[in-house]
Amino acid sequence: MTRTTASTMAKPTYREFKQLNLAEIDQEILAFWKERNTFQQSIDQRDPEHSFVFYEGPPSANGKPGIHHVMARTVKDLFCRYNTLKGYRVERKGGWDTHGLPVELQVEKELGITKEDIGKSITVDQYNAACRSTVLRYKDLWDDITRKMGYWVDLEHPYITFDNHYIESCWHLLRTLYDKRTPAGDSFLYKGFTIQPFSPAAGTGLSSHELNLPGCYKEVTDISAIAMFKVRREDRSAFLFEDEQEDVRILAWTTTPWTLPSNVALTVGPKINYVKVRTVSPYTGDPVSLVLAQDRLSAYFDPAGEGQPIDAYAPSDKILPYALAGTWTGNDLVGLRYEQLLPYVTSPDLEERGFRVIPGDFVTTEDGTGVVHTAPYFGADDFRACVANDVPFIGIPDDRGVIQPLVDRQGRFVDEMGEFAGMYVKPEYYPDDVRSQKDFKPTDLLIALKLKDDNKAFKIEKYKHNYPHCWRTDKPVLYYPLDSWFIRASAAKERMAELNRTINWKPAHTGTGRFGVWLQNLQDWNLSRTRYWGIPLPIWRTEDGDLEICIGSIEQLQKEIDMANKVLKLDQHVPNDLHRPYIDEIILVSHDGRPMHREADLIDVWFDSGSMPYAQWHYPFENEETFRRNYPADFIAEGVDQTRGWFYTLHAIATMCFDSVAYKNVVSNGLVLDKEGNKMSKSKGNVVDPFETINTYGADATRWYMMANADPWENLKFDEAGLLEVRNKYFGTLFNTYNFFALYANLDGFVNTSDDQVPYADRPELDRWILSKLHSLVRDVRRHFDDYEPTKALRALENFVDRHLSNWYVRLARRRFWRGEMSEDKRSAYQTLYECLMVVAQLSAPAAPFFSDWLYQNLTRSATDAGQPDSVHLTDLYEADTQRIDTDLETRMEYAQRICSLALSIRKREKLRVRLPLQKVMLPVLDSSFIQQVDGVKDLILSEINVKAIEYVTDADGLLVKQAKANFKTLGKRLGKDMKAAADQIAAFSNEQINALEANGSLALTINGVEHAITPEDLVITTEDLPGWKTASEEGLTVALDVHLTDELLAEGTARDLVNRIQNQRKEQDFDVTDRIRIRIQDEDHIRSAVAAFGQHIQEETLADALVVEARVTEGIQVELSDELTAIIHVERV
RNA sequence: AGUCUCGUAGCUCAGUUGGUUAGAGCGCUACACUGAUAAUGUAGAGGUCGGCAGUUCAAAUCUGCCCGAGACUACCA
Repeated sequence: MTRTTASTMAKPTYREFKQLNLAEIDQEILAFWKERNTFQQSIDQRDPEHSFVFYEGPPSANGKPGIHHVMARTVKDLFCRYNTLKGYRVERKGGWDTHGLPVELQVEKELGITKEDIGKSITVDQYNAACRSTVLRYKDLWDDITRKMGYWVDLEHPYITFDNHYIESCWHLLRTLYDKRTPAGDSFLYKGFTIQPFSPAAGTGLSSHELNLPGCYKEVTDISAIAMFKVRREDRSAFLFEDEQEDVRILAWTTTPWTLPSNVALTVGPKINYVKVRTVSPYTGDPVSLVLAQDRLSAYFDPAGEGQPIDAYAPSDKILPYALAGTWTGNDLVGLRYEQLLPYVTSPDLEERGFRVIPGDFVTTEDGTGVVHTAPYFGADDFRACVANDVPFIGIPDDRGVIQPLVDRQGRFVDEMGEFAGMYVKPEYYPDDVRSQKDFKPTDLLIALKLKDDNKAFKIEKYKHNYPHCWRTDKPVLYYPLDSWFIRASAAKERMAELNRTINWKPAHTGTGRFGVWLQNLQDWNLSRTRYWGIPLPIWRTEDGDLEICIGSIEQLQKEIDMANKVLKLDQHVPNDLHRPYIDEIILVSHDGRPMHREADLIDVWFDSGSMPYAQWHYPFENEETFRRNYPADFIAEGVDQTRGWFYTLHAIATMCFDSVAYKNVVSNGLVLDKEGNKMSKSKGNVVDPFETINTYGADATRWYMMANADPWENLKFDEAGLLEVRNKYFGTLFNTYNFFALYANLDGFVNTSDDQVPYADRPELDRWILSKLHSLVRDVRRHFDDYEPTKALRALENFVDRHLSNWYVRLARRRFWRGEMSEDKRSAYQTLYECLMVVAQLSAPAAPFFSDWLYQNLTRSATDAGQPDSVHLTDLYEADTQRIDTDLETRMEYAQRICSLALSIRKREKLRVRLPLQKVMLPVLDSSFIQQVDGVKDLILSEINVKAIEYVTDADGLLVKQAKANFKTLGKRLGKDMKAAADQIAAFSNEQINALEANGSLALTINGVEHAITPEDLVITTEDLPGWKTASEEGLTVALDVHLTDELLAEGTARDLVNRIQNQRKEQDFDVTDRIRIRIQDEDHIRSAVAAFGQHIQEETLADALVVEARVTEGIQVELSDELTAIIHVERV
């Protein structure tokens, strides 16, 4: 045997490795990418007009990156790399989100200040400077994780939301909205007020985010009151009254009695049934008729009281006497007017249009009375209901005639509130020393007591419920009307829903469900934030608010400043920094010559990030062409928590400003939890450090695990054991397969080139099979990636590498690599395995960019066809060659695998080791194509299970015992109820009946007197075990082994055992794979017969120049050949 | 509180338009195999498919209610 060995070659073509070290591979490939500028190349080599557009949702760099960022960014990177391979130009501009509350909070914490200090102990200027310096604090850490995890994104030229250019683009969008009109002529950017959470103690409004901070909702005990609202007697209400004296009142419940003086309406559910009961007022005993929801009656009236005489009641009695006196729907009650409950403040307008019953969908009968006391300034639902029903607000008009609430911004009743004037509406707002006084009574209680005294209370009691508190002052929040600037998103909601239906959501239910429902109930977007560090609202107004201007560009600002300078005799310039406080100092002028000041608000940071498609390019002031090519996005991805965040703001701005979607495909990934399924949090100490994980297991194992373990939109229970499994199972197997290839390719001097490929048709069955599987894999993986189904794609790859490539192809083809000299068969094996490795490297590249590139480079670097790219990420994705997908062949091989598996299980059961050859295997045949199929893979089966021959057993042999089972799928539809009886009959079919059915193609079955025609398709036929044989079967396939042993078979078995033990010796003694040896074996009967018959074979297999059997081999080693047999062997190098 | 998602072996997950023995990997036990060896094969143990009811000849799969987990939205008076 002549063979070029590694030692005689100058340099092996393919690198070989001792063991897999993914972290080391990361380093090697990172250095390579850096040196060759591979990322940039992968973009530059593609045509700008053939682009796949990706938007990076900007992270905030004032916090450290966590493992969940690795998750989100793996999804992003994967599809960007995949589409790059497909030939698209995928530009990936990075970005930083720099504004917002978390930044302010962190600064305040570090400086030890609160909002109250701003403008006092610290200037806005200093405060904002502190914010600016902190927002990119962890940029280095972020850059580092980005690089280490292999996330390709352009961090050299990121967009930054605090940048003047970025702000200018946002201003342009705001101006666009300001100019845009609804059909009714309303602007899309307007000032209005809504009911918002407000903390009087802190003097500031709170965002919903602040309200969702942990611990904000606390269980508190408040005083609740059911008030009795006296119905006015007039034509409209006549139906409620039975006689002149009747006192009819509507019951309404509240947990905030302090809002009762502000009551202007009672809201009922239009479809809810209401009853009138004649009863008494519990506190006074006066007769009264009460209206409440029928469903709530039993909550307040004990049935024992029904029909009891009313005049017998005394105020201390437990049971109220009552009598039902009519039922109406809410609709019937709508329009009824009632007397104001606590008439401190009123107006002619209110008397005219207020104090009446209105309808509302939000009313339920779960608690209360089914009637909602409605105070528009102190409840969002109340406010909407009043606006919708044209009920005026109650309050005191200010200088400009705007009606102000009866509670001021400190949380106190206004002066007009009589004996309540100046009282805080919540006890917590009083100083502690006041509250701790003995006779202190909360305002709620005082109001309740007044109602009681006035005979306006039905019931007063304590009530426990959850109520939001200000996270800063720990005092209860008030819902309070606040001025705000709004984007009229509700006017575009139909169009948003329409465009949303064209977006491909992953998973789909996020788009149709969570996002779709959200769009249906869309409210206007509250843009205002009363803060310091953010994009200033570019609107200037005169003091009375009559005239205003919205600035849409620096150029326009310059012009307006010039004009103001001229008219107002000022010397102002466009500030170098568009943030507060500089922008606040700018005074513009109205066309009638009055000064205009900037509205003090900043805009919601979500507007910043939703503007990124435009602002990242400073559109429309620059880069118009770049913008056009990069809009809208083909693909974005973020966590599912962004559904109402970034996903929404992108969509809203695109719809309103451009009548377009902002993205066509969107993947929302789930949360990363710890392995128990708990949320990761610093306080629990279960946070996974992404740097540590990547250093230990490598970036690829981390990425692969996250994508393959479960769909990315499911929550991931992050478990390190899973990383280890991925490392061993996928990368380990692939590594072994490559190393195997490299070892023998180097020995044989094999180099893969495109010009001497063995023609496909000439390749052996096994090669054509794995190639068929490979091209099926290409097709499947492409389809899954195209569908944004990374998990399915990766699992297909895992299945291929593990089951097909490693455990079948390489195992069966192994001998072809190490036996003999280079031949066409051998070359075919090398080329086939090479192709598999190359394609797998490429298909894995989007998910595992490091290992894949390493594998690709090992396969190509020193032995490459000219012009081959130097990185897998610069290649063009393979197309599935459908010519090579041979489903017949795949079926054949599946037969082979299953037959082998069954045969091996018989060997195991019968304790017949695989090295012991057997005479034959028998296969019962049920259809003719079976023989043809199995014959195609006959040799593989025989060698794999070490059997000499296959014998097919057909009907004609008279050995087959068939068993029929009903095919429920075909029969069930036709037979319905008779199915069970039919199944029983079919199961009892004899061989003859089955054969008759097969011969005639039909059979009549009588069930319950009805005849049904049965065809062969209606049966599933299997064979029972062959009598007298050792058999195994599963799912219609039966295998029988001839276990009869001859001397020759035994000798051959022993010979094989000897080969194996000798090979083990070679290995233990560290012989080179090509070393020649000399063997001596101690004489025994079984040894002698084995060597006599198979000595030649043993020598060939073990590269032995000599094989001698001696009476005594003293220096030999004793080895066990089987349970009974041993041998003493000595092996030495020649 | 509402909306949505999820609940299948000890763990992580598959399970097609409903079809009769509910699968895989990991882990565990036993035995093999190995010139790829931190692998691999075979066999075994391990399931009231969250619970209850319904539709159907037939339900892990469809419907309703309930329980549990999570996310989002929430002052429902």
